[in-house]
Amino acid sequence: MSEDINLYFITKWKSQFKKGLLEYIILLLLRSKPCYGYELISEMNQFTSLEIAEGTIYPLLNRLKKENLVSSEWAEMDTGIPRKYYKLTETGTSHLEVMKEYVDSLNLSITRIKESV
Amino acid sequence: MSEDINLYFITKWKSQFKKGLLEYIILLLLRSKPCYGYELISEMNQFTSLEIAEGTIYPLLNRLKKENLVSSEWAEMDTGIPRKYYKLTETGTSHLEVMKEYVDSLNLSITRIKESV
DNA sequence: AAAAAACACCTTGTGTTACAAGATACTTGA
DNA sequence: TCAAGTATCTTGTAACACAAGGTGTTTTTT
Repeated sequence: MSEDINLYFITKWKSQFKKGLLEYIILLLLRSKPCYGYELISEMNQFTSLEIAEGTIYPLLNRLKKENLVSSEWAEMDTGIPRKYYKLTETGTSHLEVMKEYVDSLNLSITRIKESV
Repeated sequence: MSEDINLYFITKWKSQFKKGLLEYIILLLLRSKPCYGYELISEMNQFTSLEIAEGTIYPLLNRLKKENLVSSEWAEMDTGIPRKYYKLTETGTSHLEVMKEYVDSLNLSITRIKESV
């Protein structure tokens, strides 16, 4: 309960912790419906305690697209700025399945460690 | 169920996924008892599906020490090579608590996303 | 007794990623 | 009119996991 928390350390750690995790969560979000980048940022804020910067999401989506896990399509809006919608490909779905198993098994391990104390 | 999994992608992702996570798990492991580096590697292999390289753990432990989350002490063995034992400090304990809350809340969020599909 | 494997520590260089900070451009509301 | 919101993108930086290398000791195998 001491209050000597090094916020700089925590901030740095949180940033590191997101690496890989964001990729997983984005794919999970896209499983339910196609989304555009800006939308994913607000979904993220709504569903999780995670914040994701714009400078993070757009390169991330490009990586996923280059790896063929998602596909994208421009959507002209009646009004407003055009949106680039991303959706999960079949490849993305099967990769997500592998990732899900990995995450689930890790969660089990961590639970076991926490209980072993 | 397709078998067109890009193992290179998965390997890369797993490596990224460990960032921050390893720090958390190491602190979790040290909560139960002091450990030396080489021991933590085998505990990791035993308790989790994670592999942690030597080139990862030693710099990691040094970072934790520099941040004052752990302290270290050389232990001369009756037989065998001297070991450097690490143990959680009070600062480490309170930081671990903050990290635990973050991880737990993220887990809840992910569960919610998975269920919302 | 010699060789190999395991124990136990460490460092350097590389690749990947999150993010701050910036840019662009359209739309809405004060 | 002018700020704030929507929506995209890029560049440069800091941090970390890991391969690959190193040192030296102890134990096991041949």
